Amino acid sequence: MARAREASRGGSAARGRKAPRSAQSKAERRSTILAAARDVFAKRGYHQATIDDIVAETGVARGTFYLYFEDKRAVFSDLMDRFFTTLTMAINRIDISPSATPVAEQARANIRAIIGMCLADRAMTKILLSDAHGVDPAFDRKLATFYDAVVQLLTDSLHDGQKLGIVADGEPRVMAYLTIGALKELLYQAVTLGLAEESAEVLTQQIFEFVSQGYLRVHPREPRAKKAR
Amino acid sequence: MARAREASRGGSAARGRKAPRSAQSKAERRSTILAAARDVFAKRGYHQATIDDIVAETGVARGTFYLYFEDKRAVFSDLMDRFFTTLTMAINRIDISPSATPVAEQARANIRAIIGMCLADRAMTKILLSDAHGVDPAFDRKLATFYDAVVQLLTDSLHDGQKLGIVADGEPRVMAYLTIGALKELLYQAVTLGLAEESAEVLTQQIFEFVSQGYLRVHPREPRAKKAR
DNA sequence: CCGTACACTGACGCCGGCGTCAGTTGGCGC
DNA sequence: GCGCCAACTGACGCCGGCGTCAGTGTACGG
Repeated sequence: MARAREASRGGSAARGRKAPRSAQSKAERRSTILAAARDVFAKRGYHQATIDDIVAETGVARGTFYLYFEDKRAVFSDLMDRFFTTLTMAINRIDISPSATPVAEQARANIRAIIGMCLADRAMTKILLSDAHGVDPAFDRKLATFYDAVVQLLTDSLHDGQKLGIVADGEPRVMAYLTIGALKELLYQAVTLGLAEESAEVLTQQIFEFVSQGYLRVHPREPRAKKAR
Repeated sequence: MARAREASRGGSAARGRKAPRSAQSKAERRSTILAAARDVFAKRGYHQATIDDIVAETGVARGTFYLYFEDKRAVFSDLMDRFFTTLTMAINRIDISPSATPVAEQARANIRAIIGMCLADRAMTKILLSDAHGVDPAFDRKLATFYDAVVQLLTDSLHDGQKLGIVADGEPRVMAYLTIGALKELLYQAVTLGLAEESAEVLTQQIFEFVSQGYLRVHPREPRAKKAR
């Protein structure tokens, strides 16, 4: 008999991450696999990663993986969908009604929120910014849709801003591309170089200053020379 | 130009040189394959592309490919190396001696040159900006080295600019990331959306204005009264 | 204490894409 | 015209990674 007591749940699970029989509910096991997959993708990149890598990282057998996911593509897609949702929820459409918080404050809050989410989940951020493109044609479309939505939102806001006179003249869509591009690169470097989470505030400030004033201080162009430092 | 093949065979110098058997010299055939590979990579993406795709596009047999290249990785690397060189040559280090062309002029010329090169070879630009990352660990390193060099060059220039008082205070490296990121995104969109080559001038102007003044025109510089960092 | 069901396992067979190499072609020197 | 050899060809065998499925063992109801 001497059957291991149910205490094995937490205690003797010390033996690796070997899956205790009913220790994990189906949902929990699924999450475990997702987390392992995330780490593998972040470490090796989508194309270099194999199912074997993922199951090894999870600590289950190959067959188990297929009880929870269709294939590598599917885990990846699931991970990215969650991250898209997280990011989307972090962004609030700018409210331009006079009674609302100052527009600049709202814009800054959005930047801050995005940076915060990305620094909080570096693995996903790295995957999004360096591996998500070129996974396969279907996923590429999904990715493009996500970016388009973000760009469109920003473009609309910039357009509104122009009407209010707080955004310079110019093609709003181009400004949106420039902004998103700058943000992506900064985030990628921040995550890759392993910046501390506390840097979020500083980074936000840097980006905000950049879109506010740029950095080149050579013939001030005149009209807005008011603050040329 | 058919007779212009030399050195293809190292040994038998005694033998009279022969003209290429077909219409193409070895060098020309190599170029043909490179061009075909470039188109395939641009259309399908590196990972989706197969050797069979490339030889089909070239119009030669599978074996022929291996007379000119080691493997897919090698063609890709060759293509990218050439493009790196092209881009590198388009950039001139900023000369800050008083007698030189105005710094702003030089900066603008660099931006203009990069945009020009990229619009002139959209296929390579698309590959660089969307497929180059995650090809394999070795190539990733090469790519990182290239970007680091560009970022370093820009960082140095910004640092010089700060000393001259024509670049705002702040971390130059961060400014460099923001700038490169903005440029990359703009180029990617320009190439993907198929902007005409004539747009180069306009795009240059947009980027230049962006780094000069940003676009947000809301309280000029008063640091927000609230909790600063 | 037994029987069943269900989560889990991992060896196995399959397949797409790779790199090779024995064979073919055709230009060129003689 | 003849022979030679570099250039080219494409069928073939190999392999890494995939998805499956017959088998294992444990929890739990009877």
